[in-house]
Amino acid sequence: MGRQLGGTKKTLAGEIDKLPELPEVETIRSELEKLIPGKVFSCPVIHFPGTIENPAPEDFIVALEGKKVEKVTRRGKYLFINLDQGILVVHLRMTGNLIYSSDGCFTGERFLRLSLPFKDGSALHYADMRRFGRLWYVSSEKELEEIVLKNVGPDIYNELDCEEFEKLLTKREKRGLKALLLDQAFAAGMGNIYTDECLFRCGFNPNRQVYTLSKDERKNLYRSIRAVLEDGIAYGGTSFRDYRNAAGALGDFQNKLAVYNRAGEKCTRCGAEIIKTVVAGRGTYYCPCCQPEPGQERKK
DNA sequence: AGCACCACCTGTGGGC
DNA sequence: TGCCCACAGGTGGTGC
Repeated sequence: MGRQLGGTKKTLAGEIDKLPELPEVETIRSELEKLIPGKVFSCPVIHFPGTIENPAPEDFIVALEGKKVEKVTRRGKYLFINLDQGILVVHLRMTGNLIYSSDGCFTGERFLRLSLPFKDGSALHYADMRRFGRLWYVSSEKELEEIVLKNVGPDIYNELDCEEFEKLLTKREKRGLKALLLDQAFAAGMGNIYTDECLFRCGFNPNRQVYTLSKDERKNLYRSIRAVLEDGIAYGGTSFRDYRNAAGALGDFQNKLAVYNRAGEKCTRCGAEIIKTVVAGRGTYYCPCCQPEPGQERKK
Protein backbone atom coordinates (compact mmCIF):
# COMPACT_ATOMS: atom_id res chain seq x y z
CA MET A 1 0.00 0.00 0.00
CA GLY A 2 0.96 3.62 -0.29
CA ARG A 3 1.91 5.72 2.63
CA GLN A 4 -0.40 5.30 5.55
CA LEU A 5 -2.58 8.34 5.66
CA GLY A 6 -1.92 10.30 8.82
CA GLY A 7 -4.21 8.78 11.36
CA THR A 8 -6.83 7.99 8.81
CA LYS A 9 -8.69 4.77 8.41
CA LYS A 10 -12.01 3.46 7.43
CA THR A 11 -14.26 2.50 10.27
CA LEU A 12 -17.94 2.66 10.90
CA ALA A 13 -20.15 2.23 7.89
CA GLY A 14 -17.25 3.01 5.61
CA GLU A 15 -16.89 6.54 6.89
CA ILE A 16 -13.51 8.16 7.09
CA ASP A 17 -12.36 8.59 10.65
CA LYS A 18 -9.59 11.02 11.51
CA LEU A 19 -7.63 11.10 14.70
CA PRO A 20 -9.17 13.87 16.72
CA GLU A 21 -6.66 16.66 17.26
CA LEU A 22 -7.61 20.28 17.86
CA PRO A 23 -8.76 21.01 14.28
CA GLU A 24 -10.98 17.92 14.23
CA VAL A 25 -12.49 18.77 17.61
CA GLU A 26 -13.03 22.35 16.46
CA THR A 27 -14.76 21.06 13.32
CA ILE A 28 -17.05 18.89 15.41
CA ARG A 29 -17.70 21.83 17.74
CA SER A 30 -18.69 24.21 14.99
CA GLU A 31 -20.95 21.67 13.31
CA LEU A 32 -22.61 20.62 16.58
CA GLU A 33 -23.14 24.29 17.38
CA LYS A 34 -25.39 24.46 14.31
CA LEU A 35 -27.28 21.28 15.19
CA ILE A 36 -28.04 20.87 18.87
CA PRO A 37 -28.54 24.15 20.80
CA GLY A 38 -32.11 24.23 22.12
CA LYS A 39 -32.45 20.44 22.19
CA VAL A 40 -33.32 18.68 25.44
CA PHE A 41 -31.73 15.37 26.43
CA SER A 42 -33.96 12.43 27.21
CA CYS A 43 -32.63 9.33 29.00
CA PRO A 44 -29.04 8.39 28.01
CA VAL A 45 -28.19 4.74 27.31
CA ILE A 46 -24.75 3.63 28.46
CA HIS A 47 -23.37 0.66 26.56
CA PHE A 48 -19.90 0.75 28.12
CA PRO A 49 -19.83 2.26 31.62
CA GLY A 50 -16.07 2.87 31.53
CA THR A 51 -16.73 5.66 29.05
CA ILE A 52 -18.30 7.76 31.83
CA GLU A 53 -15.59 9.33 33.94
CA ASN A 54 -17.80 11.50 36.17
CA PRO A 55 -20.13 11.10 37.97
CA ALA A 56 -21.00 7.39 38.46
CA PRO A 57 -22.86 6.08 35.39
CA GLU A 58 -26.26 5.90 37.11
CA ASP A 59 -25.84 9.49 38.34
CA PHE A 60 -24.70 10.60 34.90
CA ILE A 61 -27.99 9.38 33.44
CA VAL A 62 -30.04 11.20 36.06
CA ALA A 63 -27.98 14.37 35.71
CA LEU A 64 -28.31 14.63 31.95
CA GLU A 65 -31.96 13.83 31.43
CA GLY A 66 -34.05 16.96 30.89
CA LYS A 67 -31.10 19.31 30.46
CA LYS A 68 -31.19 21.74 27.55
CA VAL A 69 -28.22 22.44 25.28
CA GLU A 70 -27.23 26.10 25.16
CA LYS A 71 -23.96 26.18 23.22
CA VAL A 72 -20.97 24.07 22.25
CA THR A 73 -17.47 25.22 23.18
CA ARG A 74 -13.97 23.81 23.40
CA ARG A 75 -10.60 23.99 25.10
CA GLY A 76 -7.79 22.08 23.44
CA LYS A 77 -9.18 18.66 22.59
CA TYR A 78 -11.93 18.89 25.20
CA LEU A 79 -15.41 19.52 23.84
CA PHE A 80 -17.97 21.20 26.09
CA ILE A 81 -21.71 20.95 25.60
CA ASN A 82 -22.93 23.74 27.85
CA LEU A 83 -26.36 23.01 29.30
CA ASP A 84 -28.97 25.12 31.05
CA GLN A 85 -27.60 23.48 34.16
CA GLY A 86 -24.09 22.02 34.10
CA ILE A 87 -21.75 20.97 31.32
CA LEU A 88 -21.33 17.75 29.36
CA VAL A 89 -17.63 17.24 28.53
CA VAL A 90 -16.32 14.94 25.79
CA HIS A 91 -12.74 13.88 25.09
CA LEU A 92 -12.40 11.63 22.04
CA ARG A 93 -8.82 10.53 22.81
CA MET A 94 -7.67 8.21 20.02
CA THR A 95 -10.63 6.68 18.28
CA GLY A 96 -13.68 8.40 19.70
CA ASN A 97 -16.40 9.50 17.34
CA LEU A 98 -19.46 11.65 17.94
CA ILE A 99 -22.21 10.91 15.49
CA TYR A 100 -25.31 13.01 15.10
CA SER A 101 -28.43 11.27 13.89
CA SER A 102 -31.52 13.25 12.96
CA ASP A 103 -33.80 10.25 13.35
CA GLY A 104 -31.99 8.84 16.38
CA CYS A 105 -30.94 5.62 14.65
CA PHE A 106 -27.44 4.20 14.68
CA THR A 107 -26.57 0.95 12.96
CA GLY A 108 -22.82 0.63 13.58
CA GLU A 109 -23.45 -1.24 16.82
CA ARG A 110 -19.99 -2.69 17.22
CA PHE A 111 -18.19 0.20 18.89
CA LEU A 112 -21.17 2.11 20.24
CA ARG A 113 -20.40 3.12 23.84
CA LEU A 114 -23.08 5.69 24.65
CA SER A 115 -26.33 6.96 23.15
CA LEU A 116 -27.63 10.41 24.01
CA PRO A 117 -31.13 10.77 22.61
CA PHE A 118 -32.90 14.13 22.49
CA LYS A 119 -36.57 14.60 23.22
CA ASP A 120 -37.23 15.61 19.60
CA GLY A 121 -36.21 12.14 18.33
CA SER A 122 -32.71 13.02 17.15
CA ALA A 123 -29.66 11.72 19.00
CA LEU A 124 -25.96 12.01 19.56
CA HIS A 125 -24.11 8.69 19.59
CA TYR A 126 -20.64 8.09 20.96
CA ALA A 127 -18.65 5.29 19.31
CA ASP A 128 -15.08 4.41 20.25
CA MET A 129 -13.19 1.37 19.05
CA ARG A 130 -10.43 1.49 21.64
CA ARG A 131 -12.49 2.81 24.54
CA PHE A 132 -9.95 5.48 25.50
CA GLY A 133 -12.39 8.35 25.18
CA ARG A 134 -14.18 9.77 28.20
CA LEU A 135 -17.27 11.83 29.04
CA TRP A 136 -18.02 13.85 32.14
CA TYR A 137 -21.01 15.68 33.48
CA VAL A 138 -20.13 18.53 35.83
CA SER A 139 -22.63 20.79 37.54
CA SER A 140 -20.67 24.05 37.35
CA GLU A 141 -17.66 25.89 35.92
CA LYS A 142 -15.96 25.35 39.25
CA GLU A 143 -16.40 21.59 38.99
CA LEU A 144 -15.24 21.73 35.39
CA GLU A 145 -11.95 23.27 36.44
CA GLU A 146 -11.48 21.03 39.46
CA ILE A 147 -12.53 17.69 38.01
CA VAL A 148 -11.76 17.89 34.29
CA LEU A 149 -9.33 20.71 33.54
CA LYS A 150 -7.05 20.52 36.57
CA ASN A 151 -3.99 19.91 34.37
CA VAL A 152 -5.11 21.57 31.17
CA GLY A 153 -3.58 24.88 30.11
CA PRO A 154 -5.08 27.60 27.92
CA ASP A 155 -6.28 26.71 24.44
CA ILE A 156 -3.31 27.19 22.17
CA TYR A 157 -5.47 28.45 19.31
CA ASN A 158 -8.07 30.65 21.02
CA GLU A 159 -6.62 31.69 24.34
CA LEU A 160 -3.02 32.72 23.68
CA ASP A 161 -1.62 35.64 21.76
CA CYS A 162 2.04 35.76 20.82
CA GLU A 163 3.03 37.77 23.86
CA GLU A 164 1.31 35.41 26.29
CA PHE A 165 2.80 32.43 24.49
CA GLU A 166 6.31 33.85 24.84
CA LYS A 167 5.68 34.52 28.49
CA LEU A 168 4.72 30.88 29.04
CA LEU A 169 7.88 29.81 27.21
CA THR A 170 10.07 31.67 29.69
CA LYS A 171 8.77 29.36 32.41
CA ARG A 172 9.81 26.25 30.42
CA GLU A 173 13.25 27.19 29.08
CA LYS A 174 14.72 23.75 29.80
CA ARG A 175 12.14 21.73 27.93
CA GLY A 176 12.43 20.05 24.57
CA LEU A 177 10.18 21.60 21.93
CA LYS A 178 8.23 18.52 21.00
CA ALA A 179 7.65 17.41 24.58
CA LEU A 180 6.51 20.92 25.47
CA LEU A 181 4.05 21.29 22.60
CA LEU A 182 2.52 17.91 23.44
CA ASP A 183 2.14 18.91 27.08
CA GLN A 184 -1.50 19.92 27.52
CA ALA A 185 -0.69 21.59 30.85
CA PHE A 186 1.54 24.05 28.98
CA ALA A 187 -1.05 24.80 26.34
CA ALA A 188 -3.94 22.66 25.17
CA GLY A 189 -4.54 21.38 21.67
CA MET A 190 -1.39 20.18 19.95
CA GLY A 191 -1.22 16.45 19.14
CA ASN A 192 1.51 14.35 17.64
CA ILE A 193 0.75 15.00 13.98
CA TYR A 194 0.36 18.77 14.13
CA THR A 195 3.40 19.09 16.38
CA ASP A 196 5.65 17.38 13.83
CA GLU A 197 4.19 19.48 11.02
CA CYS A 198 4.63 22.66 13.03
CA LEU A 199 8.26 21.97 13.89
CA PHE A 200 9.01 21.21 10.24
CA ARG A 201 7.48 24.52 9.18
CA CYS A 202 9.67 26.52 11.50
CA GLY A 203 12.73 24.34 10.94
CA PHE A 204 13.27 23.37 14.57
CA ASN A 205 14.54 19.98 15.61
CA PRO A 206 12.02 18.24 17.91
CA ASN A 207 14.74 17.83 20.56
CA ARG A 208 15.77 21.46 20.58
CA GLN A 209 15.32 23.17 23.93
CA VAL A 210 13.39 26.36 24.48
CA TYR A 211 16.35 28.37 25.82
CA THR A 212 18.19 27.97 22.50
CA LEU A 213 15.45 29.89 20.67
CA SER A 214 16.02 33.54 19.83
CA LYS A 215 13.27 36.12 20.18
CA ASP A 216 12.50 35.86 16.47
CA GLU A 217 12.47 32.08 16.59
CA ARG A 218 9.92 32.16 19.40
CA LYS A 219 7.64 34.32 17.30
CA ASN A 220 8.21 31.98 14.39
CA LEU A 221 7.19 29.03 16.57
CA TYR A 222 3.99 30.79 17.57
CA ARG A 223 3.19 31.69 13.97
CA SER A 224 3.82 28.13 12.82
CA ILE A 225 1.52 26.70 15.47
CA ARG A 226 -1.24 29.05 14.37
CA ALA A 227 -0.63 28.36 10.69
CA VAL A 228 -0.66 24.59 11.01
CA LEU A 229 -3.84 24.65 13.11
CA GLU A 230 -5.52 27.07 10.73
CA ASP A 231 -4.67 24.79 7.83
CA GLY A 232 -5.93 21.81 9.78
CA ILE A 233 -9.21 23.55 10.48
CA ALA A 234 -9.49 24.67 6.86
CA TYR A 235 -8.83 21.20 5.50
CA GLY A 236 -9.88 18.95 8.37
CA GLY A 237 -13.32 17.45 8.15
CA THR A 238 -15.39 20.03 6.38
CA SER A 239 -18.56 18.34 7.49
CA PHE A 240 -19.92 16.72 10.62
CA ARG A 241 -22.08 14.26 8.80
CA ASP A 242 -25.55 13.32 9.82
CA TYR A 243 -25.30 9.58 10.23
CA ARG A 244 -28.35 9.12 8.04
CA ASN A 245 -27.04 11.43 5.36
CA ALA A 246 -23.36 10.58 5.21
CA ALA A 247 -22.67 12.69 2.19
CA GLY A 248 -20.53 15.57 3.44
CA ALA A 249 -17.29 16.57 1.80
CA LEU A 250 -14.37 14.91 3.52
CA GLY A 251 -11.43 16.79 4.95
CA ASP A 252 -8.10 16.29 3.33
CA PHE A 253 -5.35 17.52 5.61
CA GLN A 254 -3.58 14.14 5.38
CA ASN A 255 -2.51 14.98 1.86
CA LYS A 256 -0.97 18.21 3.10
CA LEU A 257 1.36 16.56 5.57
CA ALA A 258 4.99 17.43 4.93
CA VAL A 259 6.74 15.04 7.32
CA TYR A 260 4.30 13.01 9.40
CA ASN A 261 4.27 9.34 8.36
CA ARG A 262 6.66 10.10 5.49
CA ALA A 263 9.79 8.30 6.72
CA GLY A 264 12.09 7.50 3.79
CA GLU A 265 10.36 9.94 1.46
CA LYS A 266 11.98 13.12 0.23
CA CYS A 267 11.58 16.40 2.04
CA THR A 268 9.32 18.68 0.02
CA ARG A 269 11.65 21.60 0.73
CA CYS A 270 15.17 20.24 0.30
CA GLY A 271 14.86 16.67 -0.98
CA ALA A 272 16.65 15.04 1.95
CA GLU A 273 15.22 11.85 3.36
CA ILE A 274 12.63 12.21 6.13
CA ILE A 275 13.74 10.51 9.33
CA LYS A 276 11.63 8.74 11.93
CA THR A 277 12.72 8.63 15.55
CA VAL A 278 11.12 8.60 18.98
CA VAL A 279 10.85 11.86 20.90
CA ALA A 280 8.81 12.32 24.07
CA GLY A 281 7.70 8.70 23.65
CA ARG A 282 6.05 9.38 20.29
CA GLY A 283 6.82 8.46 16.74
CA THR A 284 8.51 11.59 15.41
CA TYR A 285 9.16 12.60 11.81
CA TYR A 286 11.51 15.37 10.69
CA CYS A 287 13.86 16.47 7.97
CA PRO A 288 17.48 16.17 9.18
CA CYS A 289 18.51 18.96 6.82
CA CYS A 290 15.74 21.51 7.46
CA GLN A 291 15.57 20.65 11.18
CA PRO A 292 19.20 20.10 12.21
CA GLU A 293 20.17 18.52 15.51
CA PRO A 294 20.62 20.86 18.47
CA GLY A 295 24.10 22.36 18.26
CA GLN A 296 24.30 21.74 14.51
CA GLU A 297 22.04 24.59 13.44
CA ARG A 298 24.82 26.43 11.58
CA LYS A 299 25.80 23.43 9.49
CA LYS A 300 22.76 23.83 7.29
C1' DA B 1 11.92 20.02 36.80
C1' DG B 2 11.99 17.16 33.06
C1' DC B 3 11.82 12.97 31.04
C1' DA B 4 11.36 7.73 30.37
C1' DC B 5 8.33 4.20 30.80
C1' DC B 6 3.96 1.85 31.44
C1' DA B 7 -1.05 1.09 31.29
C1' DC B 8 -5.23 1.65 29.08
C1' DC B 9 -7.37 -0.69 24.26
C1' DT B 10 -7.87 -2.95 19.69
C1' DG B 11 -7.12 -3.17 14.68
C1' DT B 12 -3.49 -3.45 11.38
C1' DG B 13 0.80 -4.44 8.99
C1' DG B 14 4.95 -6.84 8.46
C1' DG B 15 7.78 -10.77 9.21
C1' DC B 16 8.27 -15.52 8.99
C1' DT C 1 -2.19 -18.88 4.00
C1' DG C 2 -2.02 -17.80 8.61
C1' DC C 3 -0.10 -16.80 13.06
C1' DC C 4 2.31 -13.59 16.16
C1' DC C 5 3.83 -9.42 17.73
C1' DA C 6 5.15 -4.70 17.45
C1' DC C 7 3.00 -0.56 16.77
C1' DA C 8 -0.15 3.39 16.66
C1' DG C 9 -1.16 7.87 19.93
C1' DG C 10 -3.81 11.01 24.41
C1' DT C 11 -3.65 11.02 28.99
C1' DG C 12 -2.44 9.84 33.73
C1' DG C 13 0.43 7.66 36.91
C1' DT C 14 5.00 6.15 38.63
C1' DG C 15 9.73 6.47 39.27
C1' DC C 16 14.42 8.10 38.35
